Amino acid sequence: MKSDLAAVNPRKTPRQRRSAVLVEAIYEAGARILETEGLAGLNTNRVATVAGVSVGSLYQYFPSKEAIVAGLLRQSRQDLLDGMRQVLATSEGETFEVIVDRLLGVAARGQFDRPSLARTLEYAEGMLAIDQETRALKTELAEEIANFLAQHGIARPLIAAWDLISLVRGLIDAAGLRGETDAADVQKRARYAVFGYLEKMRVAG
Amino acid sequence: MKSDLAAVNPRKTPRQRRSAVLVEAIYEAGARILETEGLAGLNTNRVATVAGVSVGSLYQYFPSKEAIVAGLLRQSRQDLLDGMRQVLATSEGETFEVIVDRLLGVAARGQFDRPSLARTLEYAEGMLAIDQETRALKTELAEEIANFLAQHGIARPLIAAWDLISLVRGLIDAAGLRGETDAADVQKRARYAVFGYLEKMRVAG
DNA sequence: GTCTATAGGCTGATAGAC
DNA sequence: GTCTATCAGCCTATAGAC
Repeated sequence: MKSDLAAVNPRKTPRQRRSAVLVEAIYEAGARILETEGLAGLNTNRVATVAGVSVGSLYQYFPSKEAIVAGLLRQSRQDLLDGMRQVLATSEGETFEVIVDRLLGVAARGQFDRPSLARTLEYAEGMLAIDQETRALKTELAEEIANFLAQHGIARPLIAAWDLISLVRGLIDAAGLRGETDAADVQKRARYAVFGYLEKMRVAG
Repeated sequence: MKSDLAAVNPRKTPRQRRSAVLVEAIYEAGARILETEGLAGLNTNRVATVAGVSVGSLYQYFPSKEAIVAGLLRQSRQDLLDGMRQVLATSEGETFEVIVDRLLGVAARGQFDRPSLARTLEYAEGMLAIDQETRALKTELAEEIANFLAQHGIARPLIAAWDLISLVRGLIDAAGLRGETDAADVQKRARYAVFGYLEKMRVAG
């Protein structure tokens, strides 16, 4: 069962409005539980209760509890990827520094308001059977950034992309968990590390 | 039970050699399970089996499964703190750059050989009822580093210490999980980010 | 001190009523 | 489509034999 990858995806995409509301309620309930109690605290009964639906209804749209977590992870990754692509697509004529800063802003916004959720989802990937499609989003993101870095003369662009993603995530997430609220200040500090890294990576690998 | 803080510490510190071996076997079994299957895969029966002891014996030294995880977390934090303190205590006459690099080396060594374990332990802190003493080790580490940074003219030293710890952890951990094996190369890249951050923090906060 | 056996509780998932 | 009720399995922790 744990290796049955078909069982970790949402069962069906609801086209009825009522169903869409139900799925949305389940996702939000799942997110809140992950935020406050972590992966271990998430079980189908609790999700259903918090969402205000019954377990039976939940199982009509999610074949397993893993599917709820996988869906949340996919959403958050897709949002981040879309945001980054939009920045890169509308960066005609901007300087390298400005673009990097805008990318940083997208990453910071996605991570900083719900750091506990972001951290749990990230951790969940390693522990759950996540579908290939959701996993691929992570790679797509890195490649998108690597491509951008390569165009601006950064050595070993894919490695650099991975490094920057994980470094920024670590810094922002920790700040959020410590209770910092000034997103602009955190972003500024992340910028220090990012540009320091990039300057060195521009000359030598 | 979850809020019973007394239940997350090892039950007694064994002075008999046989007992010490048993406790050590349980810790190593727990570490291996956390590494391969994460927090959810760790249960007392499995730990006991892998350690080659019975559940009954396990419960003589650990009042709960959380106590095993908490013990592992404490060990890893204590090792890191000890390593850092030793570097700082033997850094007479060294340049700032050399000391930072040696600190980085200590952090890298502790994190890079078992990145999956390190990540799971870190995640576990937020989800488990960890005793105050173990939690305090994290603060002690940050303060130790902050004190060092302050002596060398870094602005907002405590914030900077937290940032550097989380940034380095994120970068090294991700590299390890991706399967990178060249620790020196990873450390070099971490150095780029760290010094870039510190240069900017030296002049303005 | 170490074991086996088991109790008691909780969870994932389903069946069947409405 | 949504619900309640329930079963079978797994887990923590303990009791009692040796």
